[in-house]
Amino acid sequence: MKKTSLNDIANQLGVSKTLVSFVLNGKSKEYRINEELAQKVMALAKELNYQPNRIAQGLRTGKTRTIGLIIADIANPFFGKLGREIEQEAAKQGYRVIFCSSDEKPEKSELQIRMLQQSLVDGYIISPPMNSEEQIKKLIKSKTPLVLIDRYFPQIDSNYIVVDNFDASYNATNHLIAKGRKRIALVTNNLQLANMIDRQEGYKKALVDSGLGIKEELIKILPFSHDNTDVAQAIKELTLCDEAKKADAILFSTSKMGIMGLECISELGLNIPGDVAVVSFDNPDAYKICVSPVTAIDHP
Amino acid sequence: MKKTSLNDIANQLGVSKTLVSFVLNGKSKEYRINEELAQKVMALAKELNYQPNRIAQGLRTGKTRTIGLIIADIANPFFGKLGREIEQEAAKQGYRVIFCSSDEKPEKSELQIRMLQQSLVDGYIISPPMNSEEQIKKLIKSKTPLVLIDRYFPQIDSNYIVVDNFDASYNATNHLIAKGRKRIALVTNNLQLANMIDRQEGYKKALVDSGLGIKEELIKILPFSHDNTDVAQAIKELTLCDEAKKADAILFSTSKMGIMGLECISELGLNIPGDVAVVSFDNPDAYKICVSPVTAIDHP
DNA sequence: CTGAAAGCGCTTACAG
DNA sequence: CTGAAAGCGCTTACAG
Repeated sequence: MKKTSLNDIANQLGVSKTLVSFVLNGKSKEYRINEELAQKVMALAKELNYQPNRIAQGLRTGKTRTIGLIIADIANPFFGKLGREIEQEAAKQGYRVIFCSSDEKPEKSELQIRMLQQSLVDGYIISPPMNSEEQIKKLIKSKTPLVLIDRYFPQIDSNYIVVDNFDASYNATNHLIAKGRKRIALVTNNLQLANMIDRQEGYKKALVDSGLGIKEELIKILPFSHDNTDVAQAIKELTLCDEAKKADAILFSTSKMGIMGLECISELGLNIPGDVAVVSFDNPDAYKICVSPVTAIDHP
Repeated sequence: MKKTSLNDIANQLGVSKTLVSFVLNGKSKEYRINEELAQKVMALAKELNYQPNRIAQGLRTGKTRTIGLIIADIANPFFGKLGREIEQEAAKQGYRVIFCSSDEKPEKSELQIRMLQQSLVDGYIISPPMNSEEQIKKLIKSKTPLVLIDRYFPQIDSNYIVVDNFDASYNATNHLIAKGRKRIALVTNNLQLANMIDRQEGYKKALVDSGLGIKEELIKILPFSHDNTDVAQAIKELTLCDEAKKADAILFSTSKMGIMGLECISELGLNIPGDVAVVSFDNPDAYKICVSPVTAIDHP
């Protein structure tokens, strides 16, 4: 019950595997293969349930029709959706995708890049963690197609796809302002990623433009973490205090923080949006203020 | 700037690639390679940043150190977490994983299985959609290692990993009963999957055992869908009716339905758990009544 | 202790 | 129109 190979077909038909290869790759016309012969080859291939060995193909051609995806965490619904779209589009083009979660750790992404290089992926889609500039630069030098997603390094010249974080954040903040909110807080993390910074800047710009002004006590910059104690603490500071210093709206810069935040808010028995309005970036199950733009990525 | 191969190293050192291969695969001892020579090989390999070509290796050995994962939808947080764990464990063992979302469609999973076969994956982890029994049987016949996850087919003899859905559901229902709930509803989907059925049965058993009895009007079996209209409808039926017929608790059989349900409930302005208690299966951001058991899956 | 050689399953010039 | 042959980069009996 071995898998059938090109050779098996060639032998059984008494022709060369060259010919079989041509036929099965749809080059019958190009090489003017005898119509009848071609039919026979196709028939037998079907009968034997021939499946080309992609590994052998890959070795020979240097193309594996595989793309490597490195994101922060596939368990994060934002990246889950992203991964889904990428996988789907890739499948449509006949590509496979190997998923890697870097957990925002540059050590991890470095290993993963190496692993993907060994696997001879045809291209990369990467949401780079902080401090991975060097890895990315190296990768670009290696000439393998690469697109950065959701993040980018301003100082590196590469393809990238991001939402306009500045704009999205600016708009979201303005939205809250338009609703009459006066004390709009920002809860974000301390990752020095261009997209996070843009989100922060958009928020500030909206406050300044509207004349509300930036209030430092309303900006909570928390260490990146999987754990919600910091968020809980921040929420308490923003809501359990003098009436005059309370936040009446909170903008979360990531869906993860948004989810944690919502939990905390409801634990505190606060009403949304009565006590405090909430807007979060890329929250998959609630507001969607920004939609991830995923497009056809990569065909050689 | 080509990638360096075994041959490059061998040539530069004036030795055979056989020897280089032995050294680099840690078989120096086994073949009693000259210690000094071995050192030189290793040094040069490092200097040239040698990366073994896994594709060539794969072709030669028939092992790709790759596993194929087919799940319903990677964007679903439950599967996201699962995928994450699998990826992580696989990486630890030096394996790559190719992700596929079948979207519960057997046509899709069939294509995906074929694709993975062509890629010569070493093993499969599959959460099979309905009506994919045949595909699974075929796969088992092909002798490639396979483990079913989250679902299984009672009539097929295979490895599988599932939570004890019956038990989990039974316990969850009892939990609600213990809290004094009398009219506990079940919102589930119509997928004829063993795990869904088990969840339903567990629920019923608990009701019967406690003497509350099964009330058909409290069981809502909805068509599987990405869309929340059916759930919304069901919620309304369960909550907006005569006091005597209202549900005072709802058990959702999937986290997706649970999330939709929570949205609907809050839209209706109902209070949880005041008006209605809610328990949901594998809800990643709220109650966790069952934890997915993921263990080391597969080393050859 | 080390090397020459075969072969994994393909593709693709080259020749006729 | 079709086939013999080389080669992708590795591993692994086999020989010495």
